[in-house]
Amino acid sequence: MGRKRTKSGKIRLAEVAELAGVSPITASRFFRNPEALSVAKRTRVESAANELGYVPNLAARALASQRTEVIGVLIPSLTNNVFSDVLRGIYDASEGSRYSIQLSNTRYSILQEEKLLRLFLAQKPAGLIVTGIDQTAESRAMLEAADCPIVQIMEIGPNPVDMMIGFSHYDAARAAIAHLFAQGHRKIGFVGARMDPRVQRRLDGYVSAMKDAALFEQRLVVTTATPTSVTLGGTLFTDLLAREPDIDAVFCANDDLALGVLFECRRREIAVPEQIAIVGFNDLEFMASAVPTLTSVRTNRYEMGNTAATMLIEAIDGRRPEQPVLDLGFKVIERQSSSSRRSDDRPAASGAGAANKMIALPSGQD
Amino acid sequence: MGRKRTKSGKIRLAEVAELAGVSPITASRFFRNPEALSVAKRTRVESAANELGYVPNLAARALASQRTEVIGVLIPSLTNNVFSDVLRGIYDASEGSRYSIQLSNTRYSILQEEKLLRLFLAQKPAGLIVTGIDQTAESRAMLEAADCPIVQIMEIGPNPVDMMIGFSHYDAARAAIAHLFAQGHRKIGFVGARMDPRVQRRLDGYVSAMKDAALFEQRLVVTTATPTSVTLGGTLFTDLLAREPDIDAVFCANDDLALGVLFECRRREIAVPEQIAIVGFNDLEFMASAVPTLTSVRTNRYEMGNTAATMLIEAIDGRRPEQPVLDLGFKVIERQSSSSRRSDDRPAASGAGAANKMIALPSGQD
DNA sequence: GTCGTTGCTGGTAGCGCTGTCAACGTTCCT
DNA sequence: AGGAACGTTGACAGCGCTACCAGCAACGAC
Repeated sequence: MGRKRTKSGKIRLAEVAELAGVSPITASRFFRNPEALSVAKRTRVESAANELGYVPNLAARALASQRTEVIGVLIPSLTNNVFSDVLRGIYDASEGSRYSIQLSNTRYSILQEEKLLRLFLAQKPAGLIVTGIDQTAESRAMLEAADCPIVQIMEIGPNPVDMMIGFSHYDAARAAIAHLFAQGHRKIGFVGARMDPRVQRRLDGYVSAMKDAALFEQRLVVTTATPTSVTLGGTLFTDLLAREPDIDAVFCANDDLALGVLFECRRREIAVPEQIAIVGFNDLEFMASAVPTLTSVRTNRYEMGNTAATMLIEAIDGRRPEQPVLDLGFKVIERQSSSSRRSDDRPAASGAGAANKMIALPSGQD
Repeated sequence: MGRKRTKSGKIRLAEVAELAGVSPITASRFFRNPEALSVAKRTRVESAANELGYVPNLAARALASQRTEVIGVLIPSLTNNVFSDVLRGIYDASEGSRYSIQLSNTRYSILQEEKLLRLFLAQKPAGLIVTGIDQTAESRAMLEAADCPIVQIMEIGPNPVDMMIGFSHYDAARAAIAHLFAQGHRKIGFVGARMDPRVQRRLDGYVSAMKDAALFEQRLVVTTATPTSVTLGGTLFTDLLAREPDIDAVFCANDDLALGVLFECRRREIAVPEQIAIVGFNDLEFMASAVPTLTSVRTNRYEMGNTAATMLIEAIDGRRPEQPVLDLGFKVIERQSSSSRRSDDRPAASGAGAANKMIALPSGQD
């Protein structure tokens, strides 16, 4: 006998078509391009599909159409708060669309990234989101040869592969240092961990700002390749103090480190900001709640992920954005930890960070 | 002409087979069950595949074999640190296996979970990881009808659908309260946010422990459905203090809240632990670094995700675990914030949490 | 009335892989 | 030596869907 009904009783497109009294191909069209159908058939297919509870077989669709409805996402860390915000933005944007997210963790290794990219590309994804601009030459070549839209996220730079959304970490760091200068600080240390390309560019921004003011000294910089943590912030700060006991401010490459520095100051009974000012990076939620509240550079992480995925889906559907490179900028959120004129009224008992003074800057101008 | 080579120049299994001098089906077997091949053919196919850079077409494989190599993961949050650790464990375990992870965010909604479950199941996943034990009746029925292995994670309870891995949040909370009792605390407040089922069970554990000691009062409990944050910890603690100014300890349903409480104490110049002790939950990294270091209940999140995925893959491959329900337990990590006999030597300047006293308990005994 | 043009529909032929089963050669047993 | 048992291999026929192109009706232009 032919294939009247599959053994598992699964509803196929053919069953839907039969019930609707149309050919399978017409039923197929209903799901891909309903406008191409006459209104009569459209409603017939729709009700037939609902009645039977039809669910399309994605594997068959992918095989027949030679493309998948998968968006590949390559990020360097699953643990880092920064990426969980970006991810949430991506997932939120993908919801409701017909695309699904395939996530992979490069663990900050561009070799691993290259390997994963090769895997992804082999499955002909509908689109790709990759982190940063520091791919291997091989990865770069694969990306350029890929026949799907691609968004690079987290930072902006020259020569986008396709689309790009992020901000200038260099400018953001310079803005943070400029803020510290404005508060009268001069001997400003830098504390950084992991030292991935983006942290490196924050360091570059710090160095250039310090050099501009003729204040740079290599001894002010303490970094490590170790992954970041709050505890590490304390450790690195301890190293920094041992080298340069008379610093008057610390710029931390991220907020975890900043929190660690704050705790270490407390442990050592160093007054913040009176003796040492602290500035973090990313503006995680807790920064506004710490005592003293901690200055940080706010980055639009959720928006970055969300916009990247939205742009990508638009591009996949043939509507390329007018503006392929998007600078989401940053804001220096000035709080107590770096305020020279500390408010004389005691901090309110709750509702920390009552009135954050903001220094907003689109990257590219500082 | 036949199909000598596909237009895109893609390498198909047929090409590999041709180069290796075997039939396509033999080449296919090489990738699925190499042991079934003679050593000679095995090496021939292997080198042919390498030479051509063959990458299998997953869609075709899924269509022909009627099953996918996708593991569906349903978690309630992408942002919560707790889940990022679990996720990392899952992704790490999936790497190297031939299964890929398909992640979806239920946003703490069991209705959303039901919807996503329906979507997943329609694609015949190889396995499923779901969070918790509080599915809708409909979800439960779907899970039980699913013909793939399933692991419930994050907690353990009666009637597993299939496999289960987690710990007793109820027992963990009781252990935390027992610890506070042992330190001489009596008037212990509870602060909780989001109040998802697991937080609710921590509250239940707290209530039962307090009732056992005839110390329970409803006024000691402050909760909200709002998602958790450090700032919220301060707010809820403020509410608690307003109601019960003479509490001597706070048990926080998670570490973010605990940090918020700590900051609020600092703002109010309440000495921790002398005036008020603080205990958190999950033992995130920063707890050991805070000043004072913060007591917490350590949970094995990475291990939970990692073991769940490992067990699942084993089960998919036909090797069901001898023990389908796994209790990963917890440990009360006693630190300064709840220590009645505070160490008289000043805390070391760095390396916080030098010697954490641990109270380890497999859940189920307290 | 005839001829294009447009809009909608259907037939045919796979997409690349694997399940099933038959067939082959080899080894081992009696 | 004969036969069973095993290990290995290949032919065939789809999996459920869609690309491609042909066909057909309806309509307007001349």
